Amino acid sequence: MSVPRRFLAKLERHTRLTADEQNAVLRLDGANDAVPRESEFVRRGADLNSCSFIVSGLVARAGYTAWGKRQIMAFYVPGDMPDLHALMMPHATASLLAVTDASVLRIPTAALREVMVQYPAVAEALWRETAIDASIANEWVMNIGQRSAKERIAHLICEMAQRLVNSPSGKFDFAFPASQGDLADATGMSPVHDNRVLQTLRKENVVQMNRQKATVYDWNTLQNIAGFDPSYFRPQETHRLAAR
Amino acid sequence: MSVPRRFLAKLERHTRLTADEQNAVLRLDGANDAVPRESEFVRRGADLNSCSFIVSGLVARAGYTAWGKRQIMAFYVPGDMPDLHALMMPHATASLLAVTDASVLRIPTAALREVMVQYPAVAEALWRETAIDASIANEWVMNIGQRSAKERIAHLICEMAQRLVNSPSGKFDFAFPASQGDLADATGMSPVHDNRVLQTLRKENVVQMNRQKATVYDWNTLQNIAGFDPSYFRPQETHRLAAR
DNA sequence: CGCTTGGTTGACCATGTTCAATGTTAGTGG
DNA sequence: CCACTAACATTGAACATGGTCAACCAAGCG
Repeated sequence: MSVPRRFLAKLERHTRLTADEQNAVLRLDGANDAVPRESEFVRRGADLNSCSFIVSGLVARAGYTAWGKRQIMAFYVPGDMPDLHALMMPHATASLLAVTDASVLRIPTAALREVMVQYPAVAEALWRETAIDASIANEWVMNIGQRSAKERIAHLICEMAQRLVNSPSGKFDFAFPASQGDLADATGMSPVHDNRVLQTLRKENVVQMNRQKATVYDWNTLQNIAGFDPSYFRPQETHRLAAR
Repeated sequence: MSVPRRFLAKLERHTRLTADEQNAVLRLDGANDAVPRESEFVRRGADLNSCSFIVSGLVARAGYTAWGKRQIMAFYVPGDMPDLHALMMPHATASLLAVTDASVLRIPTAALREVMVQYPAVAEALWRETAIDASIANEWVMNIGQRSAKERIAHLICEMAQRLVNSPSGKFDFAFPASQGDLADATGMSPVHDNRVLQTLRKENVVQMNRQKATVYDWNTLQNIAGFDPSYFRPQETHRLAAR
């Protein structure tokens, strides 16, 4: 089984591909790495000659200040390619680390670039993926810069729910195996305060989290608390780049 | 004078282009808009059919929370194209606003896409520009999430210095006509506290700012305060996408 | 000269941090 | 099955950073 079928589905959410183009994507393959939790499989400063495809597990993009404080800048779930931008900037400016044990497919950049040259529409789809990623990063700047602790946590949960659940509404749950410490690093707050905010959200019967999953009890209220507007990672199909 | 010559220079910092490709870029043109200060010339939610090229003035990408709080997510200076990502996501997820009176060239996306189809290397260069932009956004997440007020301000000034000055060192100044309120919105803090931090940086003879420019008195100390590492927006040339 | 924009100040207050201790849970070897 | 351990969650108390409010100042410009 060629693994990136799930990735193709992701691309097709925003870019229609012909059968040839789809096959070219499906032929992509690479080395399958088992990554133990907490280990960094891409380090800031490394020169990458492959892009990672998440087969299973939860992965985070993280950076460290000069004083060693960690900031998580994005979470990635199975089906995501967290370092597609390496196609354009092979020198990694952030690290990728496994939040849980993870399985990662390393696809050589050379193979990706070959497909991009032959099928410009595939290049466009990949570029669009990186644009969505950038759009999410912008929303994180907003989140950390302008929202209160409670809003921040709620917003992060909303984002993950929107990405992982088909049409979230009412009560549902989804896999989000991050520790409270991880959440704290993602929202720019201390683990202690993070814990207290989660407690109030739990007591208000809005959402509950543990190391396995998040259980949303009231999607509407959660969105209202967060001031969540999902439009930022719903790209619209544009015109295809016509073949020459 | 076709305006984007400065943009070409920017592209060539990371991607070598043939004479034909350069000419194709230089032929790009569009309507020249005079944008008065404080006005939003791209609004979140708008559907864009052009990309903006900054001819003069200081421009910011900004977003607003559901409660109307503004976060500035990036600054753009003459020679930048702040909404290149519209090529892939024509639905704007953030606003662009003029911090000072500005002059903006609106290049139709259709014209850009034509050049991209004909010259894949140009497409690659543009993609690389958006990747650098994303990398800067990530650094802003780090900045706001993990650094103290003083570190944040220092870091922002370091970033702008690095982008605007050839080889910063010792004492120098550069145009950075943002108000203290703008800086506050960019660093996620209140104007009052921002003012106090600027005062201490001034009293320590590190850096001084007014509505026209920033004057760095001691680049080394400023970098040390910020924990600044410029590698994040220095892309390295990679292989060119070979012609088919 | 008066208006407007932006910078500065002080006093008080709120949000979130730090430190240090204690619970809780799941996994591991005996 | 139990003791032991490690990782994570929870708690309280003291504290710090930065926010809010409200007033005042300074410069530029018609």
